[in-house]
Order: sequence, then structure tokens, then C-alpha cells
Amino acid sequence: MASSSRPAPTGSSGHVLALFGPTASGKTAVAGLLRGLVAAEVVSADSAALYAGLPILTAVPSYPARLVGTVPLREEVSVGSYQRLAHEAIDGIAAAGRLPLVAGGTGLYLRAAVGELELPPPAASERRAFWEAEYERLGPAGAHELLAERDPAAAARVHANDRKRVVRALELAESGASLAPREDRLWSEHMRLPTVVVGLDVPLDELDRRIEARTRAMVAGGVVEEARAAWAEPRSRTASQVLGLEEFATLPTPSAVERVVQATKRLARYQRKWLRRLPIATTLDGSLPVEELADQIVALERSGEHLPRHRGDAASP
RNA sequence: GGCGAGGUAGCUCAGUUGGUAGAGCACACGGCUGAAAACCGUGGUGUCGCCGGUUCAAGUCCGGCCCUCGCCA
Repeated sequence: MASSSRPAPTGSSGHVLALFGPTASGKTAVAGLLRGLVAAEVVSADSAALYAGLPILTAVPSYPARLVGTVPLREEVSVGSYQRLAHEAIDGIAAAGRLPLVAGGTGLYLRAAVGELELPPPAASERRAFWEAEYERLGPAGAHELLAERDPAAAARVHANDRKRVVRALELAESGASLAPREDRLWSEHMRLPTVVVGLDVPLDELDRRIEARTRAMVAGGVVEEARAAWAEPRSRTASQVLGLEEFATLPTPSAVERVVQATKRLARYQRKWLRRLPIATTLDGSLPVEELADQIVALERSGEHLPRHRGDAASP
């Protein structure tokens, strides 16, 4: 256990602690300890854990955490809807004098929760269907050409083959908005509130071993039943895409395990890519004992190496 | 032991009538602004089982050998 206990609420300082890392890097366990150490309340930043009914598959924490298991499978999830909920949660926790701890493995969601990310408005679903049909009709080159006429800035940053983005950009252009962001990078160092961002990483071979072990543990824990039950329900497109859901629900278990392990390893590599890009205070080695990690994070949080709030943080109170 | 099929990228395989090799998946790297556990782009990573022969030139033709699978003994 950490020696320096005595929860020291950060008060109404409005600081945030963010914890990012690939699956199986140990985020959940460390965040669990931090709850006691710094009076933190965990806000999940995970697009899959958002869904209700998939606790085993999405490896949800055993302690209470916000934005876990809250969306029914029939609904779609998106960064935009997540962002609203996350901001509400974070502000509520801070207002109660506790420390919001945003932890998760979905890079874009974490960014939406703690960073500065101004999303253009969502599209009406009939328009989406319309533009998808147009993309089909015009072909990638034709659709991209049309976009270039209507929104050159957006066209310049989207590849013609990127169907999703070309369609989205056309929707936005039609409604007077643009896909082209004001800030030109995916991550900036500007945060919504002063934030300590901590990364957690584990050497790749160790991570692979953990993924294999965890996938097998899921089977022992009953994922197959969970996945079958979920698969039998009406589910949205984003729900169907939760890694492993289709595999466990429809494949013989041994081959499902094999494929889920492989897909999870790929996911972990993708998440590590995000980690490399994060403007981050420190990346810690997730193969250290959790207690030690938690202590180090507490030290970081107290040392106040926060990434600044967006503009004008020089003009402090 | 005999007959048949086959050994080419990490895996599954393609390779015309000889011109030193290419697809998918995997992998690596990059991008990403309301599907992100999603989507897109770039990259071939190789003693073509081994040895010899024919040929200007062999993954490709010839001979021998090794290995795998199937059938028959």
C-alpha cells in the first residue's frame, strides 16, 4: 500500500488526471487504487465499455466508474455524444471537490474528454444515407471532386477512398459547416482544464502474453454466453463492431479465441500509436507493481506538471 | 516400398509458350475532428526445398536427392 495515504482532495482546483494506455496495460487496476489515494472518481474513455451488457467482453472495472455500461446495444455511440457526457461527468466530479480521473484506451475519446476538440455538428440520418448513395453513384474520384468544389479545404485533407470521411465532409459542406478543423493537429497541448496526462505502457511481448491470458480468462468467465445473448438482441452498427462480440457469438470457441487474440493485439498496437502521439507528462512502465505506479501518479499529480488549459493560462487568477 | 499430389513472403496461395516473382491476410509506418475496438494511405519483408544439368537466360525444362499429405501395399 502507499505510505503517504490521507486522501488529499484537490478541492475545487479543477484539475484533471488522465490515464491512457493499450488494453491490458493495467489502467483499470491503477485507476482503482487511485480512487482511494487521491479521492479520484473514474470516468471511462472507452468506446466499447460504454455499452451495457458486455461487462466481460469489454473488461469493465469492478468498482464504480462513470460512462461504463450506460448505452443500450441498440443505440449507436460516437465521440460527439460521448464528449457531452464526459464533460458533464468531469465537471460534476470537480464541482463536488473530487478529482476526475479520465481513464481509457480510446484515444480520440480521451482527447474529446480532456483536450480541446470542437466537433462539427452531427448529420441528419437521411442526409447521410443520401450522400452514401451519391458516393456510390459517383465513385470515389467523382465524389471527391464534388467535395473539392464545395469545400476545398476539406477535400484537401481527405483521401477519395476514405468513404466515411468524404461522405461526412459532403454532409457538412451541405449544412454550411466543414470537416476541416480549425486546429490542424489531432492532439494539441491545450486542455479543457489543467490536466496531468499519464501514459501506461508495457513491453510488447509482455503485452501480448497478457492479451492471450486475458482472452482465455474471458472465456472462463463466460464471454461466450454474454456475447450470444447480446448478439441475439437488436444492435446498432457501432455495437456490432465491439471487438470479439461477433467472434464469440458466432464462431466455435477455439477459433473465436484465436481471432480475438489476434485482433486485440492489433488494437493494442493501434493504441500504442496514440500513446506515442499524446502530449504527455510521463509514460510509466505498466509492468511495475500497481501500488508503485499509483504512488508515482500521485506524485505527478501533486507536482502539478499539468498541461495548460487552452488559451490564456498565463493570465492566472 | 508403389502410385498420386505438393514444397514460392509470417500464413493461405497465384505465377501464361523459360526473361532472377505477386495477391489477400498478417506485419511496419503514416493520416485521422460526431462510426475511432471505426476508416483511409504507403511499404514486399523471399537462398522460389536441396544438388547438378540444358540454355545468353530456369520458380518455370531435364536428372537425382530430401520433406509433407493422400491412396495402395
